[in-house]
Amino acid sequence: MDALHLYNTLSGKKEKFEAIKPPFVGLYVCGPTVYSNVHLGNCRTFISFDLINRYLRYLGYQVRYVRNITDAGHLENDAEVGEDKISKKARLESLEPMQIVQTYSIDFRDKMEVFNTLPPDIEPTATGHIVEQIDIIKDIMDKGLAYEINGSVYFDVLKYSETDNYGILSGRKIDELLSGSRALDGQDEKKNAVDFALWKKASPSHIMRWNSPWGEGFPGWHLECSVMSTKYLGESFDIHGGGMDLKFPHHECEIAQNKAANGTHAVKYWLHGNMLTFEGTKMSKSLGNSILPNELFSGDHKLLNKGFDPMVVRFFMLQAHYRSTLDFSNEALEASEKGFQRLMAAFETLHSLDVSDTSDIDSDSYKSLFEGAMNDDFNSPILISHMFDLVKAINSVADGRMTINQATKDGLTELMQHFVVDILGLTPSKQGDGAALIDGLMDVIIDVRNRSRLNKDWATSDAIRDQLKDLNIVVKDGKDGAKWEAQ
RNA sequence: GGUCUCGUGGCCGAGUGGCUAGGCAGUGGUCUGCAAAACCAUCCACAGCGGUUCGAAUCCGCUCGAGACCUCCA
Repeated sequence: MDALHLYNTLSGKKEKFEAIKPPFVGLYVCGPTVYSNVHLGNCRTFISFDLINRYLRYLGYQVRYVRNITDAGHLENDAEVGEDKISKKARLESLEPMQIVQTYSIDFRDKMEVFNTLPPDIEPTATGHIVEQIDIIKDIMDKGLAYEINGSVYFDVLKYSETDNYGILSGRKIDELLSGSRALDGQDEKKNAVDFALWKKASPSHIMRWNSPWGEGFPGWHLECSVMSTKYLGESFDIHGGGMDLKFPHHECEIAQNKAANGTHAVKYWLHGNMLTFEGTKMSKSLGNSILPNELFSGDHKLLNKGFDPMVVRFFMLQAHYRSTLDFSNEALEASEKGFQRLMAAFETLHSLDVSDTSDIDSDSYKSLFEGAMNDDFNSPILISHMFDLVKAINSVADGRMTINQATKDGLTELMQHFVVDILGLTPSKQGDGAALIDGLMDVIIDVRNRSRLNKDWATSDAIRDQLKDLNIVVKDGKDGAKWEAQ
């Protein structure tokens, strides 16, 4: 494709991308609820949108990337007996809620950096926008689309549906929602089961609470994204993304809130990333099949044979299309690891190729293949497959079976820099700080020393021991052989 | 139960109505003191049954199977 097309969940089709106000692009992505460590499935979504953000920038767009942090307002159970996710965790650990928020926000940002995702331009928090949320609630109430009961405010979905289409994004039908809802648990104060909370009254024991015109309480989950996206990107912006599991009800509610408050459907293109699965099932904390990034890096998890470099994990994820589910397994990771190393090795090889006057390779054709793949709804797997064709060509030149001229070499170097580093966000593995590598190196050193001792080559064995000592590594000879220890 | 998505070779994973992605593994080579690595070449597919078509993995129907959402979730 010669122009960027993307799959819009709203229309269910691939559409040509046309920015509302080029060269600017507003990109909003639903971020995490920071009540626990991000797991790998969470990371996948943000890596997917990192790819999208990076490619938009490569195309020359000036992107304003906004990704929120949900630090309040997330109802845990049924609304009636609901408790805020953050405050629940806080009470369990006797911590201040914002302490929880801080701990897991740091973890989140740290993992995003390790996976080499570009930070968002704005990272707003729900608690930082309570005032704006109250304002929009008042606005929606003024328009007659929300009602207050017992200090809580609910969005009137049926009323809204008289003039608008609740379900426009997810394809839900109000009737089906009403009949299918499990309306019995704790039969609540809402007029209809499909109504959702804009503001919840805080029970006496609830520790996260703010003053409002309706008494002390806390905002509903869907509201923050409506508020923060329009605040920072305007009442109409280009792209809104998030995980597939947020499509309903979260994004559906967002649309309704925006439409109710501003009269506009704020978002032009809705993009949804698919789930990371494990043995075919969605990875999620509640199912107990989630893996944390650190566990994957170190290999310290019962389901893992070994650890993997973050860049390998990123590459693994980019080998699948963002709208497809991706199944996680040791085997798949190991395959990606080998492929990643081969790709990066060829990238290195490219720099040192001898040039000729003639060239069997044409960099422009690769460029159009690469761009064509990405233009087709960010198809990174296809992009990578073309890259491996190029890998083959590079190796053939290195092998003397093909030739390349200086201009082509320069063109390919720039092309690979753009697509491997800038767009896919892949950097060479940093194996130097890996404990596994150190262990391996030490084994080699100890082995060499043992052999010199067997040969009674004491000069060598003592030199090794002394030099290690200088590095604060102590070698201890015992009956069962030598051991070492870092001081 | 309702809505929707998907079922591709040993594994992961793209895909267009006809021209057979890619990675890993396997196999055969090159290289190498040996081995490994690296590199080159190559085998294996489209859940099942019908239908549409000159032709379908790609369109339609059914069967079987898997998953997602309908409650918090990236």
